[in-house]
This record gives sequence, structure tokens and C-alpha cells, in this order.
Amino acid sequence: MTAKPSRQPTEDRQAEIVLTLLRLAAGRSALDITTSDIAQAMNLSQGALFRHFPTKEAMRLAVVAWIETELLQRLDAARASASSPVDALRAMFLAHVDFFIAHPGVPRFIFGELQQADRTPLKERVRELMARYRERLAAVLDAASAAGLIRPGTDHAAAAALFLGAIQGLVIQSMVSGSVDGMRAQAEAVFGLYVQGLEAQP
Amino acid sequence: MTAKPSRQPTEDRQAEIVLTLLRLAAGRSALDITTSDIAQAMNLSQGALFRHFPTKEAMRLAVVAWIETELLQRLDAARASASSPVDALRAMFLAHVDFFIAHPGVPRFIFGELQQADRTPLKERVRELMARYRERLAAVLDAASAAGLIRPGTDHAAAAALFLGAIQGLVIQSMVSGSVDGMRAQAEAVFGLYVQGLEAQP
DNA sequence: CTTGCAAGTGAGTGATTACTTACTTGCAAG
DNA sequence: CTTGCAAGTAAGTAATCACTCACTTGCAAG
Repeated sequence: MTAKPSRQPTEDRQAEIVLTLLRLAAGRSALDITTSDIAQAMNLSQGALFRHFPTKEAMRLAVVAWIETELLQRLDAARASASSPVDALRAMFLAHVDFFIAHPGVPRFIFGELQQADRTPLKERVRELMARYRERLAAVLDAASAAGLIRPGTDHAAAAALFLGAIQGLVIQSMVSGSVDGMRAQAEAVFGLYVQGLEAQP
Repeated sequence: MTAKPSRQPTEDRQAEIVLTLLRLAAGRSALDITTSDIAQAMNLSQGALFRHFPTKEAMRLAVVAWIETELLQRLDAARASASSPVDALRAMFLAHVDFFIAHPGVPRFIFGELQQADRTPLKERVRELMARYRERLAAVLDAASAAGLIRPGTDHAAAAALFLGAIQGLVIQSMVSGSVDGMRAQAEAVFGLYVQGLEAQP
């Protein structure tokens, strides 16, 4: 299963470290993962990691960058493929859920960073990610409003908050139950309920 | 500000440790809080803590027990004071939000425990708490259904999930922004949107 | 008074962790 | 070939943490 050809360029090792960290984060809290854990999972000595990242924080920063790129790309693709703003909301919702079903370490990692107290650069980065997410939601909600698809007078900030909350609720539920079984089906039901409160009456 | 009369019975110290731990958890991740931090916040030597709890895990377990008692009590009081099932949902929602506005350490603490991987007794305890919460939600939703107040065919599991998600979304938003300002106002807006998707049409 | 014990102190202790360093090894260009 | 350097190793190191232990102190009952 193992038997990597050893000796690999820094660029490849950096990517490998990011994916390994994320994979391990699916199982336990990201902050509890030691550099020894990562090295062991890569069949590498612990010291070797520091040839590719100066500190452990730099590794976590690279993980956030990876998540940001991947998630926003999926959201944009989902929106682009939709035929109406309300359809775009559904596509983005399910794309997000599918993303963390495919990478269960992602939400655990993000939550771990958010719990950090201070203004660490890492938390700042997560804050940026969420801000961009909200921008995209606001754009779709505005478009839906303009098309008369959602009730007039709807509070867009509340609609965005409930959208994110619905996803976070599903994530937390999977963390409590320890499994993602049935998650996608429930995601569809929850989104249906969400959009019911949003849509204009026929 | 300090100057406690030293020498206090174990029972009082246990309660003090729980509240101190919770107070410190408002600022940083609960798992990062050391026994030295707690002792210092209590004007006590670190070793003294272990006269009152055998391990740090026992302290955290006591915190969960405190949260469970307080939260469920508030939920039950909120429900009892409401005049209809839908009103009960609103009262429970706002009671929960008010609870963590009053004790910002609570959600941080719970999230921290949930992130733990294994079947630790602590995580099991949190799971129980959430199960009891869901029981109460299910009871109110059933009552609302029986009274014809919510749309026929509504998925109760999804409704409960979205209810919890709405709250968790507000919590996470406050963790991102680092403040609870405007939280209650937004809680009312979010609940309004939630209940709009739920209520039967006139 | 005294005396017994719960409560507190402060100096350990071993385990763990991120990071360093002195040294080795493979590989590709000259 | 050789030679220079990026990539890897293994054994540190200082810091931190939960927990222990030998000892002290205040307090309340007899």
C-alpha cells in the first residue's frame, strides 16, 4: 500500500501534506493532529516536514487556501449550471453538502480554526472565505428578488444566515452521529423546507 | 477584585471550577484551557484543583452536566409559557439564543467536545443532550401538526434539523465576527423566515 | 485546648510536542 | 566522473501539560 519512491520535490510534498492533514482531520480534531501523525501517514520522518513548511501553522494555512479554492470553484460551477436563481440556490446548497461528504475533514478543520480565540492570520483567512461565500449568496438572492421569485420584503441577511445554518446543522449532526449516511437525502429535505419559506406564493 | 476567603468546601469549589471553565471558554477553545489557567482565574494553586476533581476530563463532564440542566430547564420553561405550539417554537428558539448570549462559552465548549473523534464518555454525554433536545422539538412539532398549524406533509426530521441549524448558524456567525452584537435581532429575523416555511397557509 | 481532617501549597515528574541540527543520500547538470 | 544541492534522517531540545506527593494550615467538634 505504501512504498512511495521517496525523494519528491517540495511542491508535491506540500500538496501531499495538505491532503494528508485534511484526511486525518476527518477522524479527529485538526488541532490534535501532530506533525508526527502527518509524517507517519506519509511514510516520512517528522523532521522532513519542516523542509517543506516552516511551521505547522503554515501547513494549516495551506489547507485553508486549498479549501477556499475548491469550495468556491464548486459553488460557482453549481450556480453557473442552474437555470434560475432559486435553482442556483439549490445547486449551491447541494454542491456544498457534496463537498463535505467527499471531504469530511473540511468542516472539522474549519470549526477547529474558528474556535481559536485571537486574531490569528488563520482565523482571518477563514473569515475572508466566509465573506466571499456570503457575497455569492447575496448576489443570487438579489437576482431571485429581481426576478420576483422570492417574497417581497424578505430579509436577505437572514436568508443567507439560514442558508449557512442549514448546512452547518447538517454538518454538526454528522459530527454527532459520526457518519454521513443519509446526509444527502436529508440535505434535500432541509433545503426544500428552507426554500418554502423563501419562495413567492403562486 | 480578588481576595477570596480561601478555604472552601469541595462542593462550592466544584461549582466554581465549572463556571470558571465556562467563562474562560468564551475566549478560547475549551481544550486549550489548561488547569493552570483555571487555577489562576480562581486564585488557587494548580494542584488544588485535583482535590475537587480527579481529572480534567471530570471537570469537563461536570460542565456538560451543568449545561444540560440549565439549557433543558430554559427550554421547558419557554415551552410552558407559550400559548400555542408555533409560539412554543419561537419561545424555545429565543430562549436558546438568549442562553448562549448570556453564556458565550457554552457553544464553544460543546463544539470542542464534538470535534473529539472517539467514543469518549464526554462526547456521548453531549450526544444525549442533543437527543433530549430533539425529543422536545419533536413533541412540539407533533402538537403543531395535530393542531393544523403547520403544512401537512412537513418532514419533522428536516424541520428539527433546520431549527437546530438556524441556531448553530447564528452561533458560528458570532464566532466568526467575535461578537454577539445584534444577535438577538437577527435571531428573530431568522426564526421568522424559518417559521414561514413551516406554517400552514391561511 | 487539642486534635483530626479537609483544603491548600509548591516543587516535582514523565509524557508529549513543535521545531532544530548535524549528518547523509540521491539526482541532474557541467 | 564529480560535484552541488534539494530532500531525507535521527537524535536532540526547550517548553508545556496533566497529575502527584510531601508537607502545611485553618476550622470545627469533642
